[in-house]
Amino acid sequence: MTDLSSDASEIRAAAMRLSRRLRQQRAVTTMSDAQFAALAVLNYRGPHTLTALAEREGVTAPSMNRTVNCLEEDGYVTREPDAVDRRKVNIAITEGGIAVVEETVQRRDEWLARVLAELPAADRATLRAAADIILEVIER
Amino acid sequence: MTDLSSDASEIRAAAMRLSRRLRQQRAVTTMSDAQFAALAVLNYRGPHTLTALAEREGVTAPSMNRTVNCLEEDGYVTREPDAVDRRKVNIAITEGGIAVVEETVQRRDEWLARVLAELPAADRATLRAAADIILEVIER
DNA sequence: TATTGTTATACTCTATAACTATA
DNA sequence: TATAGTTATAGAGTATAACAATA
Repeated sequence: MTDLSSDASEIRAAAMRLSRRLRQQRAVTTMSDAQFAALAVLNYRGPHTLTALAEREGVTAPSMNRTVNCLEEDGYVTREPDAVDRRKVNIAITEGGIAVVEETVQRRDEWLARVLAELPAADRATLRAAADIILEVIER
Repeated sequence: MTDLSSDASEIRAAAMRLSRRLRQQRAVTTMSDAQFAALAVLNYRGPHTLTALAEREGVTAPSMNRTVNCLEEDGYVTREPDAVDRRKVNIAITEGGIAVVEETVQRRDEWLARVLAELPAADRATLRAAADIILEVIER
């Protein structure tokens, strides 16, 4: 039996250390976290306008514009003017971008899967259950 | 019953999203993640030389040097020449730096505690158990 | 007028290469 | 010669302010 703040402290430390280790596993090591994060959004959530992408990532539009410029130069995304509202630009992931996301996710999951394989089944079940709870609580 | 790679994928997503939300909670909002991370190391692990600090954070010495410069300018750390090996410089956290770390940690824990308070006790127990498992597996 | 995207400018984080001081 | 720290330089992420095009 523990109190809320003790739980929070330990859960915070665990989440931040694990995610740090996971972030170190990246497919294209020349790609930054910001670029990969934006690419992943386009991969899993489909095309976005610049403003929508910036809002989802919690950065300003000029900042996201630069990130998208880099991704476009490297051939990972395309810009298409919106047919209806010509102020808008639809940013979409390319085949090359999809490949990078899939390879990176696979690499991260392979590392974690190796760690999980060393654990008792009951511990794996606990981690999986915890992940389900977190994903339900953190909407976004 | 799920397979290892499915577990890994879900656990990865949960850890990265939660830590992302936690990182947004910072006492001094003008302080970057890199600065806070270095400050936290000095707080929890004591003084470090520049090279040791750079290695622990996984960045180059020149990169850490800049980060330390910023922290020093803001009064959060001090540089002291090593008494024995005069090539070395011992970097230590100040009272002001300790206050920032403690306030940030407290802020992050308060945010998470509010989230936890909304959950059934069984879910909280699951999260706590998962955190224990992760902290045991990730030595760092 | 308001919105969308972009450019201009400035500061931080990152790296590699090169330099200084010390061991 | 090797190591610790630093400076020089350059590329990328971040922001705010200002601008053009469109609604």
